[in-house]
Amino acid sequence: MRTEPSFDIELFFAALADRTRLRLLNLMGEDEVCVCYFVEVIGTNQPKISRHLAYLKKAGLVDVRRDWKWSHYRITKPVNERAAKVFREIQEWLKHEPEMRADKKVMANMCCAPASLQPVNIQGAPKPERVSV
Amino acid sequence: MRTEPSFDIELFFAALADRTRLRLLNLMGEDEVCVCYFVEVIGTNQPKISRHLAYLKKAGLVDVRRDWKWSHYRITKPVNERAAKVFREIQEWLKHEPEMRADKKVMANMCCAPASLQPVNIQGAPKPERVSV
DNA sequence: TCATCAAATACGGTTATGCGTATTTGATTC
DNA sequence: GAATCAAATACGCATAACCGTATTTGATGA
Repeated sequence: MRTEPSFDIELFFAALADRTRLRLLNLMGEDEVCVCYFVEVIGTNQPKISRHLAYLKKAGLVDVRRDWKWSHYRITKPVNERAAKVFREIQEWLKHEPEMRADKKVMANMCCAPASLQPVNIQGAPKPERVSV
Repeated sequence: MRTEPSFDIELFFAALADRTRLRLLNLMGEDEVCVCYFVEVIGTNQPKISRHLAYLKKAGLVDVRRDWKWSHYRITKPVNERAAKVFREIQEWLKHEPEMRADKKVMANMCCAPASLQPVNIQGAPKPERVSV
């Protein structure tokens, strides 16, 4: 027999009910992104980003990989099959929102800029692999 | 040119981040449902239901029609096209959750029972048109 | 061992959410 | 006009969310 793994629906939607977290999810897209990029693109302090990422993690939407000084976050498929389908649709939706597109563009520009023009905090930091806008 | 009507994404997800509200949405399904049924099926006090319905209304997910003593709520398609698509998927998702199915069954039984066996507060109240489980 | 650095957590304060109880609204009927 | 009845709102309280600032963590290299 097939049993759905347990999944907190309320927590899932609560995780999506915040603009900063939506922006973080959108910035990740299919990629792994370093925390320091989030801080620069969202344009806020580092603890705020860290807290929101922790929230997303608690809700089972992202995973983290630590590598030397840096933490890299990426989206994970929700364990619940129907939640996963809904989540994919939400990602598509976000991609088309103006603010989200603008964020992607800012991150792409930041990545591709020469180090001398990059914010101090991302100089030397590992870049996201794909930076498509 | 085509412009998307304004839509509060955060409010949309916040409205979904509560079990009572999810249960209300599921009970409505495609139908119009009287408030007094919600009170009985959810099994709580009337003001609580009323407040949650008001929240859903504020988020643009339901509309209300007043008829004599009774208020009837029904789901409305979100004005944002992508939100509407996501929302349809969510409705499908809910239909398959055990608690949601149980609620539907309780409501169906309540509707079809002889008046003498119905809770006092729904005796004489207008029934939902379709009570499919 | 000590300094460094990105990321995480602690702290304190403000605002929002959810709840039960009590009251008000508003349309109807006697 | 007073009573009725479903639904909505007001009130007071407890808890959770979010924020900025300050501090701690934990791995690294001097």
